[in-house]
Amino acid sequence: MTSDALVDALVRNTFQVVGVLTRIGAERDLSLTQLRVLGILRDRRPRMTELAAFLGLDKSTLSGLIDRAERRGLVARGKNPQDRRVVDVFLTPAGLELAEQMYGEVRHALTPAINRLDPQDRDQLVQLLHAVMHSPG
Amino acid sequence: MTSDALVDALVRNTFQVVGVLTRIGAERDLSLTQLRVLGILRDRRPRMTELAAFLGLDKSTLSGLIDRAERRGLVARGKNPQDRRVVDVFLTPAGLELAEQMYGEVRHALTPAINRLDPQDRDQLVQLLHAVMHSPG
DNA sequence: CCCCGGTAGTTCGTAATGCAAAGCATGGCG
DNA sequence: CGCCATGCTTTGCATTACGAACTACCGGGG
Repeated sequence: MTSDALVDALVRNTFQVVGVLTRIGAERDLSLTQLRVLGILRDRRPRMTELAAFLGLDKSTLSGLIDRAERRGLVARGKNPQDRRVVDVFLTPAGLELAEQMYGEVRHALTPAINRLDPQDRDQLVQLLHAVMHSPG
Repeated sequence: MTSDALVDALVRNTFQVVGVLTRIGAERDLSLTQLRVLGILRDRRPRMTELAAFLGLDKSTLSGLIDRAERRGLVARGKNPQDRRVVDVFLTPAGLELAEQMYGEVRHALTPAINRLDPQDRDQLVQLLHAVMHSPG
């Protein structure tokens, strides 16, 4: 069955990339989740609940996560004047710099793999991944 | 830059699939790592150290992981007659059944995504993923 | 205006994950 | 036999994650 081979390939690819991300995070003492938080916050300023939903985590998990990142000066909590219950989260300058830096490393780590494809195959792969991914179920 | 788009797509794809796997594992009280262990052991009988290396985890982490899986009757430890220091790990029948069952669910969960591609695009995607993945660095 | 249910986050208790360092048993070499 | 290397386990610690209980705030109805 073709779709079995595709499922296998997707799962293998997933753990491969997870390995790269985990390693790069670990070099900065960041878990996969923390790294993902930084990645998400690069271009967003969500409230706690939104971020939790995005990550698929419980609100209570996020409190601790943001606590630790805040203690390290990577993110900050902001009060929302419209509704004083909500807490907005955003990157500090240090957090933004770290995020960009790690993104560069991810890019660097994946470059040898990517270079195995010629440019038109890269475009093709981007297209196929977009087709497969968007709104999964 | 095309490769930026590809890096983004690979990372997004990764977290998407991780989400699916995590959810399916959680329904059976299995972490992503435990699920991965079951997946790996479907067609292998490695020693502890091999499995740890495969997962990118410390040996000591694996002891606990296998302890818990063994307590639940999913895996077993076997003695290696050639070298009595070595511990081989393998699935019990229950573990194998669970692994196959979850693989089916993963397949099922990814089917709507996969069906968004026509068969020739699926083959193409499998080929591209294989090209990108194999021996990454 | 005040009460009241609902929403946003935090706190607390617990289990699992992961690492590093130390320990135990076995293997293999001189 | 002595000794070091290897394979795994144990122990101590921080992080991750969940659920339940708690606090603070919002908005509507009486």
